[in-house]
Amino acid sequence: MDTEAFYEQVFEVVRLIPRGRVTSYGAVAKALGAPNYSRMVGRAMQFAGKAKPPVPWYRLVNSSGTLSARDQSGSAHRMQELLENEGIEIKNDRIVNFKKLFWDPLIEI
DNA sequence: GCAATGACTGGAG
DNA sequence: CCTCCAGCCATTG
Repeated sequence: MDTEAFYEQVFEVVRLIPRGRVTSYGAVAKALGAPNYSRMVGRAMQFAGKAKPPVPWYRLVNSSGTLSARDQSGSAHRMQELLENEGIEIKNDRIVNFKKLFWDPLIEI
């Protein structure tokens, strides 16, 4: 498969994330059968902003539940607001209770 | 084609 | 919990 198709697969999985839940780059990559493609998942997110239909990119965090993502402004503050709007608490750029809010795509796919 | 880069990860100190 | 490091791979100069 080419990289473009991989990005589409990433968007597909991200769109499956339930409201108020989050997942990690590695988890998505692994769900697509490419455990070493975590960085490519992040690269795909650069296209998420202009993808149609839009993908909830802000529900993707790193393996520690940290808001490693950034919006066009270069900060993760907007991401935090979006997450809090869904009932997720953020403390020091980390998702509170991340272990329980974590959604494993492998369970759904 | 090689070297650097990055929305990552897991292990070691 | 934090930092550093090696492994990872598409993209860019």
